[in-house]
Amino acid sequence: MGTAERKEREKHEMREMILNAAKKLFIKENFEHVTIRRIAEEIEYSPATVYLYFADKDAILCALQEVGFRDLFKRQQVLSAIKHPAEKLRACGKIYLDFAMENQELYDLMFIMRAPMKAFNSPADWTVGRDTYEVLQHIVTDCIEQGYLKAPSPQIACFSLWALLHGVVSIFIRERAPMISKEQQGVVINGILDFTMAELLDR
Amino acid sequence: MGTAERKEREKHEMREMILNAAKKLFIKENFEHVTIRRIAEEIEYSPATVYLYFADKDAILCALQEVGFRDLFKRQQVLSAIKHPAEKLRACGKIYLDFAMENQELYDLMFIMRAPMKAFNSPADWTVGRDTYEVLQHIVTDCIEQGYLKAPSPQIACFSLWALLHGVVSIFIRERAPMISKEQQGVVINGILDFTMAELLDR
DNA sequence: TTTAGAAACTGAACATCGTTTAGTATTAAC
DNA sequence: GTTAATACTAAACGATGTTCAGTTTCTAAA
Repeated sequence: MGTAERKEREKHEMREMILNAAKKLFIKENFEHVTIRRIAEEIEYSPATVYLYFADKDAILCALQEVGFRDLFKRQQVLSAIKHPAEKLRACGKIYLDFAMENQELYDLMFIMRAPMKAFNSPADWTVGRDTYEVLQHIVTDCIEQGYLKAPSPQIACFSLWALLHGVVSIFIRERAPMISKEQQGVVINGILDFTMAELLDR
Repeated sequence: MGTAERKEREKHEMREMILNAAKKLFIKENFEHVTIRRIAEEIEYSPATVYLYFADKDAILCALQEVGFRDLFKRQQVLSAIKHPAEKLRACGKIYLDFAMENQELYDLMFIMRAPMKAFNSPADWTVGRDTYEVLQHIVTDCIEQGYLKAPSPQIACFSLWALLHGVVSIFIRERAPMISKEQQGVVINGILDFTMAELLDR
């Protein structure tokens, strides 16, 4: 009989419901308003029920990170259509920047917030972004091998590039750029992408 | 009579006591353990007394930011001894990186945490880091004017450089680099500084 | 020196949070 | 139909930021 399978499916669906409710609250409210009680209200269950499907709040945020990384990884798939490594690198950066600015709350959860990381014993256990990072790594390596990029090591070049992109968007998301208005942010981001690519490539 | 002046001085001293207690808790405990009750306990007053000197917790964190920025600005003063713009730029980056990694909790408060920013109505009101940013701006401008750095505008170059440095340290501080162990962080930081300066300067 | 009023301070409470537990419904298997 | 497991929840716990009524301390004029 398929009752065990049904139970399994129902359990999975309930976890999805919780995650969707959390994501919904995340997007349309401030992060501080994403509480267990509000999530429970959203799915029309009691707060205690949430704890039957997730160990604690951090586990929910951690699971929501995965949703974000899957979304980013999906966006990266269009890169396979681009052949030229230098163009590919620029497009990869553009995808990252667009994702961050269009999903600021989710990006914050993925790359800035402390809470979801508490679900891990060691930082080394946080492998959820590995796939997306490897995409960048391959492109940078190709750029170096084909002579479009000069760097002491692919690792340093790759990490530097990521750090630059993350730096830009996290300064905006956490509102540390008073000299740049919200309206200017888009043109500054494009300017930085242009500047960086010009500096790095085709020398 | 000097009683009004004394009152003023005592008020100021009390604020300093509160800030020192907050800073102490910040350094030696996790941020989550920095509570009004713990601060009050530290200075041997009741929690309610704290609110006679600061509007709320965010105001305390905001004031603590200023302490951090003054510390960073003080470190930047040694730069005036360096004459060569390119060397000066590298030293400025090194100072920033060292400050961040040696005062991670304070850096977090200054550049990452949301809470202290709530004391402002608009992001444009956050001018506390202006002095330290202007130091970098002047150096970058000098580098461009004297031909050591090619950039479409000093603004873009300056912001890019800051974003890169902030990106690196914030990835480490918020534990988003599972591929790099704590022991490796120092060499990676130096590697990035080398790589960046080699790319940007002396072309 | 006395005393009224201001200033400094606090105990106790409020609302809210994440989380736990004891107990109640619902369901599944024999 | 009975029983055991499963799903669920009301109520509470401890901790948080914050407020307020009330007490103590101090100051300045009488």
